[in-house]
Amino acid sequence: MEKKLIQIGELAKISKVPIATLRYYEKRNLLKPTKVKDSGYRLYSQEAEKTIGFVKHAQELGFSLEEIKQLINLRAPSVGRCKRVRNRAKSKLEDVREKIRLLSQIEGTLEKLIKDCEKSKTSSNCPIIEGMEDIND
Amino acid sequence: MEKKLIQIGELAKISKVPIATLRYYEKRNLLKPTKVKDSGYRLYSQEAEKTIGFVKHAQELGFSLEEIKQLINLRAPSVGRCKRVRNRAKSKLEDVREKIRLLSQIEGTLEKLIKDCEKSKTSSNCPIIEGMEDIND
DNA sequence: GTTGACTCTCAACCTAGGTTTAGGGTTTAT
DNA sequence: ATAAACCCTAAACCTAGGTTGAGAGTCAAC
Repeated sequence: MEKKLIQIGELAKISKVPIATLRYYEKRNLLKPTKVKDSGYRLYSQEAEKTIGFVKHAQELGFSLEEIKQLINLRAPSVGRCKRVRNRAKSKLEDVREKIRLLSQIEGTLEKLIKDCEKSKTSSNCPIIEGMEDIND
Repeated sequence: MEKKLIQIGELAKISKVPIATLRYYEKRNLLKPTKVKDSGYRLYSQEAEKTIGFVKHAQELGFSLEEIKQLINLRAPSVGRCKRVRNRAKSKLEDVREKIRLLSQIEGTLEKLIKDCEKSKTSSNCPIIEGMEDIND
């Protein structure tokens, strides 16, 4: 049971996120320090780095901090009572799959674009959007 | 050859985006009207709706307007000269694949979470982030 | 017991991506 | 030729997601 707690500055360094941002995440209820000293100093477990990594990645995938908070809170909700959690998880799963679907469409279009450019170097017809027509609901 | 041009208001209605946003996209070089009357009135082809749909979807996928502009401009660059375009497309393709990889990871975690909740309804161990540990580079 | 590197709160500020407002032309139908 | 419904520009304003700064406390080392 390694339980070494670290200060905010070290967490900031290892997770490559400014200290102010960590405090901001706390205000937004995304990341709570494991412990707070009487002095007010925040102490975090190493785990915190994973949460931060998750937040950063999820942002790149177009989730808002609010959505990310909900994703995080799917874990450790009111113990037991999984039903509500399951429904929220299912709904999020839909969102995620839709994103994957859209990205796959873009992936396909980019692949085609690259191949077309490769064979006919003079091609001025690289229809990136046209290839994405069927993206829309 | 249907070439019916439409006014900004109609485009706004069919694409479900406020007029002001369309003008804003124009300023950001994401969407140019097909034609501009002497009065200053913008006229768009029906195609414009697809571009807007693409922009909106790409935003949900975490692309900035700047990145989206680049994606759009992969089409119709300096005619011929595909080499630079191809390289940019390849780079974007990497980005897209990385996003898909991350989303698939989240998808898997959510699936597992749902399954676990389904079998043991008392389970208080729904590790959404733990399951995403290996997401990080 | 003071110096230096840390930490705290609170408030002001910043950028992206819009939205709203003010003041004024244009088009169509009557 | 005038009303109703469009459209224009320019500029101020707004929200999310931070970032920066001021002023002050804390902690380890000397």
